[in-house]
Amino acid sequence: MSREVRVRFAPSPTGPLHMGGVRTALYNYLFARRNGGKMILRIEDTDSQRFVPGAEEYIIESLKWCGIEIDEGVGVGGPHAPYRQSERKEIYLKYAKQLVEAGWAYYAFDTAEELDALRKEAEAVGQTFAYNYSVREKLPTSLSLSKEEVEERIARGDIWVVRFKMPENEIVEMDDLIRGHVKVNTSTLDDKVLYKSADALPTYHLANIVDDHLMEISHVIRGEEWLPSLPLHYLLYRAFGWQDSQPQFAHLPLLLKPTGGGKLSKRDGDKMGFPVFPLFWTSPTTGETAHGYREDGYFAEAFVNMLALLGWNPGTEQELFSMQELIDNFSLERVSKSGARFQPDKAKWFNAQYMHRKTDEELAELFQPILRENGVETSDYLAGKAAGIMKERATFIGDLWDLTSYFFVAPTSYDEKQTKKYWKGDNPARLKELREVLASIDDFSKENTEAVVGAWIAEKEYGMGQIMNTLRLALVGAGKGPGMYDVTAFIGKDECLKRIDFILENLKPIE
RNA sequence: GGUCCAUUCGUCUAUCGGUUAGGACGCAAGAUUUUCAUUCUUGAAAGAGGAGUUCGACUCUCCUAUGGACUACCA
Repeated sequence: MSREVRVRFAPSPTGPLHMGGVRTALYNYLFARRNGGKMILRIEDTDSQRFVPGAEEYIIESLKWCGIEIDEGVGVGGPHAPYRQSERKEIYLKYAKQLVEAGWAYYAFDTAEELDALRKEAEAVGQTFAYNYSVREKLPTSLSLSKEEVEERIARGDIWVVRFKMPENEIVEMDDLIRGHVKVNTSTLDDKVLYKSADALPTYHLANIVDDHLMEISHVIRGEEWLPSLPLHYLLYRAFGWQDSQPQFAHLPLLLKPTGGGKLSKRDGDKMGFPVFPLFWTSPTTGETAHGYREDGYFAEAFVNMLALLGWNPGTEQELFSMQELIDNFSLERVSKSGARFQPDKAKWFNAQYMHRKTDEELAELFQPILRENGVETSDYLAGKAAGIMKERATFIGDLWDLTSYFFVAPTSYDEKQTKKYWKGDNPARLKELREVLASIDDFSKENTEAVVGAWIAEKEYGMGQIMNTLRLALVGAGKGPGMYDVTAFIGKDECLKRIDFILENLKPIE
């Protein structure tokens, strides 16, 4: 029997949530839902320096847009509240002290400046300074100073930190749900800061372990950048005596740049013209803005589908998944181990697939605001119908206006190429004939018009291409669009005749 | 530099010792077509290199190379 699955997404509110972060949240969510567990949102704001106003709201809104539901945490509350680490700050000192008393940690009084100097010194002779077993007893720490002096310094208000006392030359053996068995020698690790007196706040490592334990987290699913600190976290669980209830770990591969080396960054999006954030963002400090998938016209379902398959696959050839299908199929075993290059083209392809699957009703709702922007007032029925006819050619809702404008607005100018090709010779005269044919039709349905006009063309032995393209010029104004009878049926008899009359009167034939 | 992780078509990936190494994006060609598209068909395109283990390795082991992450009183 295993305990209840409880996972957490624990971002830091230092800016807009990156799409890699969204994927981490998504995998956590899918895992929780798949296993009937809980999804927790914890905000890790233990770095007062890097806090960015609005970032937390951005994170919550992003998850909401993606359909990632939070069961417990910031914004929804729960039995382990508060879920914002800055509001939990009193609880961490106790745990830091517990570690010192047990001999797993110690006080250190070095200043940031002193440490910088030591690093520079080491660098000068081609070495790397490591705060570990080799120096901790030589530096001003509770390991080198007398008990009285330590107490006096603390009482006096000296700045101190608590550091983990990393054991020397011990092999830590770890298991990762994605990577398998990993071993590390502790001598290669350093004494990480766990708690800072300067702001009375823990660092990530302490807060993370304490909160995961207190919140009864069963699985930690996070980015690969955390793998190097996994030994520390293992040791921390051991130091607290919590190893029996320690969560299982899964480290996700990173999202890489479309081209070149390194992980995906904001700059790549700016440079190559794709969003790296789910939502539009304006920096409250610099005023800088960043594109968002939502504002750029992507459907949340398409974005989520694309993200899910970037580093995970179900082992079948299915590519389109609803959230529920993702939940039904998800497993950590099928997450790949290597980083995945993000491909903007594939994101567009996913969006187009979702576009093609939208019903006329859904399209109408999305399209109406754009129609209104362009000064078109029409029924939902017609908006949806026009969009439905053309959706196969669209990737974004925003493409629809260009694709359908002639359904709503008569052309006033004519595409040059199409004019040169068809507005010459007999064509204007034939269009005049066609006008009379159309005028005689009562049932202007697509099928009937096609039958009548087709018969007329056959009888007169006119060229189909010449007639239809001339008509297209008159009705659409360009050499594009769906089948002509889609257009005639949509705009109706009166409008057809009006447009034909207009071109006959206003466009001079090419000699 | 050190530590850890990774490595199948250009990209995302399937394969869990025996396959003509499959699919998708993108690309190219062809077909369809009243235009532009769509759609359909087809094609080019891959196991980083070297040693092992084995009757047999893309698959297991080791080495090398390459890529990535980490190396803060940031997360």
